[in-house]
Amino acid sequence: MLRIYNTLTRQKEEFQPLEPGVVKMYVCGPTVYADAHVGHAMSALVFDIVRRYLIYKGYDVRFVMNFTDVDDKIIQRARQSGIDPFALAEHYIQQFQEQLRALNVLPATVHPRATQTIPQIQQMIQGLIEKGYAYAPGNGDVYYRVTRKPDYGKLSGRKLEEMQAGARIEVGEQKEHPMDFALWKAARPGEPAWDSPWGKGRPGWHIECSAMNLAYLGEQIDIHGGGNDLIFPHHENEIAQSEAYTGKPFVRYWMHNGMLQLGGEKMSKSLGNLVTIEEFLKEHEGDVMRMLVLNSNYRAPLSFTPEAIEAAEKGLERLRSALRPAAPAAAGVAAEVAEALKNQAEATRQAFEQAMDDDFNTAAALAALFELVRAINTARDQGATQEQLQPAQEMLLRLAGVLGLRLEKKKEAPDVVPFVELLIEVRNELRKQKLWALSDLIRDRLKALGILLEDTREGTTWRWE
RNA sequence: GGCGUCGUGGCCAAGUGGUAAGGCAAGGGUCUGCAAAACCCUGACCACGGGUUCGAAUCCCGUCGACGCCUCCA
Repeated sequence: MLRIYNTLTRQKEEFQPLEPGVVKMYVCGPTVYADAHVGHAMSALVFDIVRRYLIYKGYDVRFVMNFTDVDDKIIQRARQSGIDPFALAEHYIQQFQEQLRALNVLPATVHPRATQTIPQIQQMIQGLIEKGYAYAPGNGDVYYRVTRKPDYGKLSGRKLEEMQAGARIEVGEQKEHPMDFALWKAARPGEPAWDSPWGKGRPGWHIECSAMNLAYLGEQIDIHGGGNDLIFPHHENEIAQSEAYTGKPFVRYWMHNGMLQLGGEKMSKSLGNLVTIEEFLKEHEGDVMRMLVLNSNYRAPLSFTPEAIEAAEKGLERLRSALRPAAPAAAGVAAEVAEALKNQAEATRQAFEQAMDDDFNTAAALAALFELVRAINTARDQGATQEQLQPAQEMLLRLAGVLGLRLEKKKEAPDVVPFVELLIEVRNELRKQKLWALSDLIRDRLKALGILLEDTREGTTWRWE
């Protein structure tokens, strides 16, 4: 039984989708006006892992992740660099999607964009006005009326009376209440704009997510995810809009990931303490970032430090060590030993599921995998044959795959394999004759080419670095 | 100021009433021509102070500290 921590109720709840066997899931994507940073990667990875586990559990997962491709910052940025705002957004969307692929994040079922959802957004705004939840004061803006719904603030645990101190009204706004927020923004000259019943303008940030949910998943969804910095006001406002419009509970399980911490602070565009995904991937493979995420609780802050990255990299290599083949001359182990390894693989599967069922406890799931790694390596050391190792290795590969780890490195230059094996054969002849200098030369030169030789009692093995 | 999360070995980090998973690093050992890898062994009484309990890292109160949100933000 899967249990998920629900931000709305602040407790773990049994997961029960609206429709048996189907999960409707929406995750807030980035506003595309700059290079995405590793914090965005963390969020994408967290919900990719959630999604993969739900698939593993047998659910048909409809996964929607939006791109906010029109807003103040995009317009501002485009103006500064003299680029068309749509071209700017398109550039960063392409870049982000490429990076998600590098991180082995499954592509969303749909990647909607605000600019492609304008009719639905307008329809929703119109509906909210008709129901009295929104108003157009006549300056071209349309605002949501927060005082109309008594449960406004239920997600973030706030009350309107307590929030007013921080609220602000900008010049030109005509709000009834300081906390009212824009559903539609009147266009200023030169800005991207769409015709609407309220004049030329563009959608506010919050309404696009409500409209996309409605358009692509329906009135009610199972899981809504995002960073915990979106709880207020973004998700609070989404709930207000959607529930006011449909009259139904919007989301069953609200999931929020913790913030990635750099130097003790949240990594964010506004603070400027950034490591972009591009920079990270230049130094490390995508699975390293994933290991970093897996090793900690998704709801807690993630320490992004050189030491943690190093540990993630080594841990990944350790997982891979279990997939190395049996020694060339392995004699095999007793049937009971092989059987015990098989049982261990099964026990690992159970421990893995138990951990993941408990609100996606990936750190505990990883621990289970490491136990299996040790068992496999021990069996290999004892002389297990490839056939004897196989079942446990397959289990490891399968469960790691559920976490989105790719363990198996791509086969580099398969053409060279016979030549490497030839060199090993020759080198072993040299070793028999105790010609150590020549043997070591071959090993060193191969290492320089990225090929590691390891001499064991049962023969010499090799692998790519 | 308000709301919320958190403080576990050198680092990352599970556990949330019955005497502390896992990874990284470190030290020792096995194997080995050497190297590498793998394997084995070694380490914390859980921020601090009270309280509840037969028993608490785990529940309650307080103190200190960190972080997030309250304005755009994954």
